[in-house]
Amino acid sequence: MSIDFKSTKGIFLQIAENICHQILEGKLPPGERVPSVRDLAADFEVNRNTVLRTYALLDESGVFENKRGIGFFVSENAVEMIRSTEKKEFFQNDLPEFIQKIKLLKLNENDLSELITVIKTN
Amino acid sequence: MSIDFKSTKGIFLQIAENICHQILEGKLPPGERVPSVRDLAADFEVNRNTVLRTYALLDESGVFENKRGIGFFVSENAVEMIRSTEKKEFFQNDLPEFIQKIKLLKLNENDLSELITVIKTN
Amino acid sequence: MSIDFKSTKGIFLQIAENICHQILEGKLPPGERVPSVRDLAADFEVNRNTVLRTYALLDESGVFENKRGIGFFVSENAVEMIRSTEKKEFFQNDLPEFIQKIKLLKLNENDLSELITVIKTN
Amino acid sequence: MSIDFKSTKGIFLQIAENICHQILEGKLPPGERVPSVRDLAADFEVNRNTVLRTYALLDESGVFENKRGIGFFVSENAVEMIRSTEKKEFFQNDLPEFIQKIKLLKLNENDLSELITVIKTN
DNA sequence: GTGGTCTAGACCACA
DNA sequence: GTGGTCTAGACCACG
Repeated sequence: MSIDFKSTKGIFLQIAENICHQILEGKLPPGERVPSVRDLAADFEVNRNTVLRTYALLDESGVFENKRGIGFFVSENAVEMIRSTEKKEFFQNDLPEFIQKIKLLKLNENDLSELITVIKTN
Repeated sequence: MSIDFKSTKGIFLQIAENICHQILEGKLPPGERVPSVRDLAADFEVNRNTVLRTYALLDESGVFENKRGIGFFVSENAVEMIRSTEKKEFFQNDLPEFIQKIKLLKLNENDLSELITVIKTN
Repeated sequence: MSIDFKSTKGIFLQIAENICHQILEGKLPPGERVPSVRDLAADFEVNRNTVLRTYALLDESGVFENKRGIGFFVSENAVEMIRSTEKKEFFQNDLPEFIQKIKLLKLNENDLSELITVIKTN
Repeated sequence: MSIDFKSTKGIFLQIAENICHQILEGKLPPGERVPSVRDLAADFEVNRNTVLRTYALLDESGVFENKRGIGFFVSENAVEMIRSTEKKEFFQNDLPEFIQKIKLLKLNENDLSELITVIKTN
């Protein structure tokens, strides 16, 4: 997974999502040390400060833990932290927006039932 | 519907949506002259340049028509244009994104059925 | 009130404290616009990014509100936000540390009662 | 007492405090040889350089004595040194800071009396 | 080696 | 004009 430098979404956020996905997929197990800021910056061909910002974000959101002078580690309950955060965002932001769009579109019965089928089968 | 100055969504876009919804609801019928930039800016407590940008956007996308020296008017086929545009965007962009989010969240049965109930009842 | 560039405490934190004190003293009333990032940076003879970091911090802690393209404003409940935050920090961090120090010092009765007198009269 | 790797306080300082407390409690009596850097580092699961830095600090401040080629020993007057140093620091730095914080917080009567109760009962 | 802060300067979208 | 992001490079304390 690589970075889209043209996206409107900040690079540091893309990296954060990237890392969170890796944690959810088990590629970065809880307790494991993550690459140093400098190394990951080199990997992504990105500035050190950008990665640092990502790490600081994940640190204060409880996904990472920071051991002084050693580095960042995936916190033990990282998976739950990510899941709960994403779930909250989904039900508070994404779902309401989605529903409002549906309302404004005034979809007919057919469209609506088709839509639900699509959601169910995915 | 008012404007959220804290949102990440541009204010000129929020105003555009607002106007489109008014057109769809018949408050701004096709052919009608649109409020002046100055008035609308005062209504929304917003900079005139911001409204100007909204009008330029709607003009460019065919929702408005600019009669030189007179002002902006709602184009005759504005309703269809908005509807078709929104529908296309919805099924091409919003829905796929929404479904991917659901996938990534790995919602359980309960969450999913609740989600569908919410969609149906709205 | 000026900045101590030699302090171990980050400059952006010193600026944050400075602003919070101004709010508590009523010099920056709720609803008022704060100086632009650029202006305050010039005032403190500090880099723009440093002030930006301060403002972002105060924004996400609810002391500031950010109106797009216009600037930062003191939020309506800024005073309570600051007070509650400081109080929480005091009782959770400072007070326990202080008590532990007293314990380890094994102060005698005289010292302790004198200490309390000092606290009371201040 | 264990080490908080997330604290902003340097680990070598935390270890120094730990050792001083052991001396005050008599677990490390004056004249006794101090554990080897290697052993202590293993105990605390910490880098040897970190312990080395702690020992250097305690040596410099007179709590330890370094017998060349043998190792570090708790100095004969270590207890008094620690006590006097800590007492001086407490009344010159910690207490004034603590009082200033209370002033800035503008605690009400309830909070203040609760605070004093907590101090007394500890 | 690690993270943390700061600077100077560029570029962007938005009002 | 506003804030927001990113870069490059410096300096620091800590392990």
